[in-house]
Amino acid sequence: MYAEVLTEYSAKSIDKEFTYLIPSNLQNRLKVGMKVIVPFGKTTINGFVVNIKDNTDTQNLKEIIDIQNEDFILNEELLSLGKYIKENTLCSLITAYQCMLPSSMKVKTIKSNYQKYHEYLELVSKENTLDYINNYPRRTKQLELLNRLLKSEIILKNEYNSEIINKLIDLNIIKIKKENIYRINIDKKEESALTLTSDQTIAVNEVKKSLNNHNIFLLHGITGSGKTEVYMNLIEEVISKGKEVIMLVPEITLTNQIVERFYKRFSSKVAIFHSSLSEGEKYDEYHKILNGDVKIVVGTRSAIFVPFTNIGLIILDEEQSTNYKQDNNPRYHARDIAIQRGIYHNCPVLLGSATPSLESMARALKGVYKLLTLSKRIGKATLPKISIVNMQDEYRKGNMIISDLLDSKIKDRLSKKEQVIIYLNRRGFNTIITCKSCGYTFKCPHCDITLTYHKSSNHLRCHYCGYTLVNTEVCPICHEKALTSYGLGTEKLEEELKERYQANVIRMDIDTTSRKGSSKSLIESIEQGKVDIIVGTQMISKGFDFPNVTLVGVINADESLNIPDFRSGERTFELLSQTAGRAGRKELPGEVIMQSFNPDNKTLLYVQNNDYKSLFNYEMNIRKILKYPPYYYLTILRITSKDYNEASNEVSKAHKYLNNNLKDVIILGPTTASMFKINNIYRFQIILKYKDYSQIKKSLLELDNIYKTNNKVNLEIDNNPTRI
DNA sequence: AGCACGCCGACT
DNA sequence: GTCGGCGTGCTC
Repeated sequence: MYAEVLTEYSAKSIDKEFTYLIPSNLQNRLKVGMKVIVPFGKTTINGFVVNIKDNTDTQNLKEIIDIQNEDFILNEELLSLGKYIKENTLCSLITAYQCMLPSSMKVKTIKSNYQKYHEYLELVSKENTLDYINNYPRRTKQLELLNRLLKSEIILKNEYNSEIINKLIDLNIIKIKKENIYRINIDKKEESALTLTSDQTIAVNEVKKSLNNHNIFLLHGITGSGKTEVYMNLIEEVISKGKEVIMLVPEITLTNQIVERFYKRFSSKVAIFHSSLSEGEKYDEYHKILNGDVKIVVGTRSAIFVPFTNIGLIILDEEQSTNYKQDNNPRYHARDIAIQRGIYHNCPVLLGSATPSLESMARALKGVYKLLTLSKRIGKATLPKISIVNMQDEYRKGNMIISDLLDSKIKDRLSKKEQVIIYLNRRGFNTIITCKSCGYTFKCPHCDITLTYHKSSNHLRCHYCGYTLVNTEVCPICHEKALTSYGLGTEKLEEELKERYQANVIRMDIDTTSRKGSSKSLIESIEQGKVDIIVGTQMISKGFDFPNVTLVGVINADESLNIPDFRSGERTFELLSQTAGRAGRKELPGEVIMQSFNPDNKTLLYVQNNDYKSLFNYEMNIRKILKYPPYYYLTILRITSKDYNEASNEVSKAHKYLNNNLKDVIILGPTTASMFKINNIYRFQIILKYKDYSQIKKSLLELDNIYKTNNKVNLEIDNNPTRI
């Protein structure tokens, strides 16, 4: 018997199976999907068994050394899912498998023990203990311990010092019992189901009708319309039938409120997965699933791979979020994986959003997905009134940051003790620092980008590679003391608001929320009413649910429209609608002020009127004319190198190759990528537009093969990119 | 990915 | 004369 093994090395050049002899002692135990230890070259490494067969052509085979971990195998579903990922993202197979697993579960040679346990003390036998107590009545500390054990008290090893314990162990009076524990334990708190609105009931019933079929539903529900309650209602139904649910959220740190609701409703049946868990916590949550201790997983993108074996429903909340697409290898989209798993388990996939992606809405309108709509806010809540302020007029009045209208509204809310959110999608204090004397502008030496001034740390920082420079007052070129700075960031906005209103202002951006638990404590202070004004970047635009927020101000509402990407209109609509949706979520009515230099822009007007439909039609028309998704598929090929000339030459060669080999494909480029240089790496790209992936796949694979062995340049292939 | 083999420059 | 630079090729 022979086993084909995929090694832990993810290098493209060894992306193939190696055949090994199965030694007789493993013949019966070894199964496909197991982790094994094999000799490889001069060393010993780990790998996955991907196939077992009776004969082979390969000569001079080595034997498998051992099974690495018998209690975990990659099951048949995940094995085939890996192949799907390889086919559709053009990554190596091992990369596909490794991305499904938390780091502690991946195949790799370095391993440490992640299992956490309690160590309890236990008597070896009651009789011996009683004898011992009679024989040594003066060993008081020991007697106290033993008497407690005789009374069946539970005693942890670390309650007593090790000298006493070791002595009793040596005498064979007590022993230590290990019990596995989970790091995250949820106290059971009960919260019962809410009464559904008629819209919600219709949506719930539609999905319930097809719980035993694979259908894809698009739940289009405006902000505050109660999508989460629909999810929870369905989840209750599914788990009552003994099946399992995966629910994905775009980023869990900011969707903490959702997780809390899930814990309250489903308590210990829920496991969570996201990047800010420690490796040990991830290990435990994964084992809760393997051990069958949970029925529901709430998590970010990679949670789509959890090893449930009887899935009854998969939910993607905020399905349009670009966080669902991984932006390094393998570049998979969680929505595609969800659909694959939905087909395998013959269960529905529910995509929810206030602002669905054009792709999903187009499919829903074609009948490929089933469309469900929630058009009203829950209870007495109504959609906020949105006003657009022309900042060109305000500039003439001397209002550089806050317009008169926003100013008066902020003052009004502060006097009523209501809360205000001010949204600005730019971190830092100033975004451009230049020298008035010689015209020098501070740029990152490694990237093609200007440095941002961060006042709190007094640094200039590159937001791409993290390069930092201590702030200076003197121009590094002409040595004049003539530096000025422009460009408004959240840090400056925070300072301005504090000075202007003497209010409690907090700022939420990567800089203030990256420490573990920091966003949680900021959110708590908002909930407790300790905060008047919240300043933040796009991280505050989603999932925030604070009943006392009645005003949202948007600074530079048109900023993201200027990004040269065909999706910038769609993105801007999503971002602004979501942000506006933070206002007036309960009884208190909400209001939104959007400040813009382009107040007549169509996208802003659609946001103002909450008119997704018009936005959809307007954007679809553009996409059709310009041959963009969802009318055409896109693939972006990026050639990168530390050497400008190498990258430039190779991208021309690649272009020539594609030109000669592809038919019915629109080839754009080669051009420099939108960020031409990042971290000293030069980036060129070619864009393909096409109708049928199967026709271009072969050429892409061949091209990929050519560059496998080229270590001067790197080729990235990104199918269905989220940005170009 | 790691490791060995292999062929050309500056050194005890 | 050798030590060592990293280019190339192989690993069941």
